[in-house]
Amino acid sequence: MESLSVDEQQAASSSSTSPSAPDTRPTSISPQKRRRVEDSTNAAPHASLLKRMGGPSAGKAGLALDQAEINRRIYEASKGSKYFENERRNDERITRKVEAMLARMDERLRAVPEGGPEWLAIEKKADALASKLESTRDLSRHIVHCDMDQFYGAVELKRDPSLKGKAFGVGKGVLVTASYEARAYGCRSGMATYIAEALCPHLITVPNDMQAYVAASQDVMSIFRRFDSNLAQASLDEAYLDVTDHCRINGVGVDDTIAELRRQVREETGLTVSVGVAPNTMLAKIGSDKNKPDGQFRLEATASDCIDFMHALPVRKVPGVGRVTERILQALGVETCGDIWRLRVRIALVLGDGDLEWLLRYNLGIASSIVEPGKREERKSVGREHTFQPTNDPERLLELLRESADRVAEDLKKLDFVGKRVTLTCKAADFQRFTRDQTQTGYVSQADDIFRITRTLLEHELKIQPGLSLRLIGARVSTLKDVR
DNA sequence: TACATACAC
DNA sequence: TATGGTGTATGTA
Repeated sequence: MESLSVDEQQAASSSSTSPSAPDTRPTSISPQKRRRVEDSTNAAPHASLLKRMGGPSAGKAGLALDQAEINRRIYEASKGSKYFENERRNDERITRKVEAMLARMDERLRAVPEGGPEWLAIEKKADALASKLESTRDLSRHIVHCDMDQFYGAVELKRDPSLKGKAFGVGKGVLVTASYEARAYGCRSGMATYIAEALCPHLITVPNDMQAYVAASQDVMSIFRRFDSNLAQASLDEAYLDVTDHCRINGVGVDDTIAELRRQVREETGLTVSVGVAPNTMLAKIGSDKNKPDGQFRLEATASDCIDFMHALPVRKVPGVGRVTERILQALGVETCGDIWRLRVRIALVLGDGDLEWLLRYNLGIASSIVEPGKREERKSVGREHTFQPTNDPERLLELLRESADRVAEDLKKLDFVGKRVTLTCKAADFQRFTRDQTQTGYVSQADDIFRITRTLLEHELKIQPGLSLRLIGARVSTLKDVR
């Protein structure tokens, strides 16, 4: 199909918006509606906190049990802890931010009445921006996102087949992954182990073994490289590939190519991978989730398929949209990527042109089609941090800082980098984080230098906040120079 | 430049 | 009893 012009999309959008469906109407906010928005905002702290306590990954995936019930149980199990109090503070801060934004929206909407000349001018500008974005759309590549299925868990299953079919999690204080059986109970990566056990009393936990995951990752990546030697590894268990050339050279269709890739991974490693194929990295990444686990999904390479694919997609599913952005967009009335088009003038008014641009990209399904490995020279920083039993003993804190400084120096040496900026990272016993940094006149890389600088920063903090108790400390070096 | 926040995995 | 570590990008003053 020909690429859909923005005007055509606009027409499609307004025709699908029935005037008798008030909830989907574009919108000046009537007094009644306004009150409803405020009420839901005032009611929000509790609701949003409940949801927040579900953890950052709870919103990304669907669930077997009722998520509201799970959130309630997490909330009950967490209540009263220092971590919980910190989450509550953060949630309140975001609530205030959203309220301020809604007030700004009210003000702007009064100043720029819907359908007035100024409104229409903004609409015209937004449409021009969409046309410009549309003209950059690249449909010529088969971009692939490979995502290993419950990767750490799958490696553990290989080691101990008796875990098969059981609810288990990997990790000590915090789960780094949960088996599909455990996920059905609401257990998630990033969740405190004791919360996961409260949700799933028969949960089995196994310690994590990074060495094994790195080794398994190397095996899998070397199989991926047969299909694109220039792949971009995104993490231990994810990679982007451009298989356009591979398909052309071998005269094989892309679906068969991906089926073959998956077969090789399964046969050679015993692990399964889910794959998305699309014209760009964003669509491929979203696609790899569609037929998970052990499945593949391909999006047709036409503009209208890309736009249709995004239309009903909740914005939260877009990579880069997390819990906070989700709340901001929700307050504006944006739940799905399709809503972005309908609300583009409001978005421009309240969030500005910069934010409108990336949101229009989501709406249109436009993103980069370039896949290349991360380059050494793009490295920005090297750091180490660790958590311990909270203490306010200065001697002990300096000891712990020394460990971080030593490890950073070790890594810098291994990687052949030196850096100009040295950062001290702290997390207080109440979970509030802060950083202090100092740019040096020359480059540093030695443990003694990193320790001396961060130590001065820490001692200063201890002086101005007497009795400060910390639960985490770390050091980081940035503004790097490659000395390889 | 210094610091905080948001996000991914 | 009890909630991780590493890195990037971006906004603000």
